[in-house]
Amino acid sequence: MAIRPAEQLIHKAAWLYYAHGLRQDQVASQLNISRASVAMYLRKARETGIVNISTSTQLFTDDVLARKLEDALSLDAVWIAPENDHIADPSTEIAVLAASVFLELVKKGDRIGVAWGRTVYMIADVMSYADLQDVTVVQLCGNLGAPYSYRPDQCTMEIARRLNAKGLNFYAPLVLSTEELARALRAEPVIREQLSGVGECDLALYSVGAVDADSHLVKCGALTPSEMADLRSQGAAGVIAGQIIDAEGKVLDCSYNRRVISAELASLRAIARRLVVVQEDSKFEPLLAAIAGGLCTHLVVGAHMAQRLLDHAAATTEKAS
Amino acid sequence: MAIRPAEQLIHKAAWLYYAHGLRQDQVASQLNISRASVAMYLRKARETGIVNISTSTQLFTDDVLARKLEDALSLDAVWIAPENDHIADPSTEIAVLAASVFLELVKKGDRIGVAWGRTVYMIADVMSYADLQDVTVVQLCGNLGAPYSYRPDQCTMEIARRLNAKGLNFYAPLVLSTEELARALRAEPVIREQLSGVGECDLALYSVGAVDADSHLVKCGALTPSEMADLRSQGAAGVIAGQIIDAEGKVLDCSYNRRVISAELASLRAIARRLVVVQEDSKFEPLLAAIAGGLCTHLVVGAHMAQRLLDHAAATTEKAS
DNA sequence: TGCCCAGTTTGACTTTTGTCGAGAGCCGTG
DNA sequence: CACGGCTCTCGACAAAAGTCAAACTGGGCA
Repeated sequence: MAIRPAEQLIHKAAWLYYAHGLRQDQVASQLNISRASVAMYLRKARETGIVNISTSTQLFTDDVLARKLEDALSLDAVWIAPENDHIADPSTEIAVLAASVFLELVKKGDRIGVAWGRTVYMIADVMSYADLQDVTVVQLCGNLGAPYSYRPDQCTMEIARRLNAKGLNFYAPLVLSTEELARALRAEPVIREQLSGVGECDLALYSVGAVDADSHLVKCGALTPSEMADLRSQGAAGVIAGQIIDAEGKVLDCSYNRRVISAELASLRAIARRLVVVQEDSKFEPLLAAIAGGLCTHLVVGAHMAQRLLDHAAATTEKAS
Repeated sequence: MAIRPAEQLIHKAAWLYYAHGLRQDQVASQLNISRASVAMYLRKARETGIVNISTSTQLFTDDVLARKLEDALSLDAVWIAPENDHIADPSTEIAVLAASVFLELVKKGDRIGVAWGRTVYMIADVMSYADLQDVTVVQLCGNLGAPYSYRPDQCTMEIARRLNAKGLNFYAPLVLSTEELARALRAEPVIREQLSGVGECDLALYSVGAVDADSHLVKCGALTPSEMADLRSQGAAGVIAGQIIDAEGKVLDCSYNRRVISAELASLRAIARRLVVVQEDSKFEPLLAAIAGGLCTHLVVGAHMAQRLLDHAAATTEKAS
């Protein structure tokens, strides 16, 4: 298969069409191929990230509400997806926005940490292709053997594929049965290296999980519903990168957390840009916990959630004064 | 004039069309306007940089020749515009390529130094619009009062306009009649501040001028043809940001240079990324001088010039060994 | 108030682009 | 060497996007 010349042709066609502004038939005659082929090449060029079409996400930060939230929660940037209008599906809208924001935040040479969850996978799924060079996508937490399509390694790989980047997977279970085994595994050079490399990331992408029976941790069998309920009564407020955090965003002191293989929260906080995306309104408390714990610098949420966050912040400062 | 809502609409239309992949008629019915308006909004969105369409310039660096040149001249990156094919106009091709490369090198928050010349203006002219935030474009050298459209301030302003960036102009003449006056003007706070700010740039864009009667310096009246010939016999090899350099890329010790108001070469060398673009084959010696003087880290040239550079480099190392 | 201007918006028309099935070239294989 | 299976390519048609003159809007001004 002549893959090289094809790639070359795609590139040339894309260059003539997009950079020089020629019409498809002009490109076709330049390259001595049919116009139909040109159309096909251009589609491939878009699909492989040889050409990049991106729209500014300014609109969603320009919102007054977004500005207020940035101030109130001292975040670096907030994007708010509208929900009021006759938008077909607000959670898709959030994912599409998050994907654009993510691509805007990525720079060449970056090292990107990616966690796991339905939200992250949805973002990967709608993310457009790009041709970043020297980008590495690293997996932030161990795997779950569940048959879900949004396993940690899949999220990492899919995003790496879209960006044409190197994916650094990490094949350890997310949760082990004993604390001892987890300790031993964490001490393994392969694992330790990966985990300590997390702090060197330039950008992180994750969502936050709820502490209830619907949580992935329960669905994937890492915890039983009753264990989850127990954790909740012990102060669990949310899940970040597979770890349970309390309302202050600190790792909850519990057996489960000690059995988890994942990036430490301190490492996450060492990452300059931490993009948190939340789709479900029900994740209000978990998100508050993540923000309290300084695990979020950039936030993408729906309008409704944004309003709740702002109301909460206002109420808190009022009480304090 | 309702400029805000219009901008908002353009943004929304662009978002629905490019990010969500809706068709124009679907966008039109979502926004309750006619499809024709949508088409118009989308054009505006492209023109103002709300949407960005960029094609990877990989193809032009992937060339073996480009790699060899990078090694031979120890440059960070080289792009070579093909000239062999039935390309309409090689110099336009170089300008289009340079504009793409330039946009690829710019990052948010950058401070960009721009010099002046026909080449730089041509690049500005074909550059697509972008919506970079926090970018500042600064003028690297004083002005010439000539009626050319590619005056230093025009080059700066045009590029700033295209990027939606802040343009920092600098209203001093490029050349003064006495050395004394030049010294005095350079000591002026406004000027001194600007000149010392050059070293803080992250990216510079310039071409290199030839030392002959066709030079802009002659055409704009800064030097007479005979003065130019004199300088040439004194060792002048090229012109960078309005200053005459010798074959080693050092400022030539001459009255003219002492009368010029421009960024010092040392400041230029302090800029991390220095993009030099050369269109004319006749500028071989000036370009060699600029490279020798370390004034170039990123280079865009035509295929013919690239070959000459490589041949020259090979001959030089051969002689040396 | 009424008029005019500059900038929008629209419907109708033209041009450009996307797509699909048919056909052509190109292997490895039986 | 003929045979599927494969991808790539093309022509023709359908769909989508671009364009333009005419109608419309709303604000400034006599």
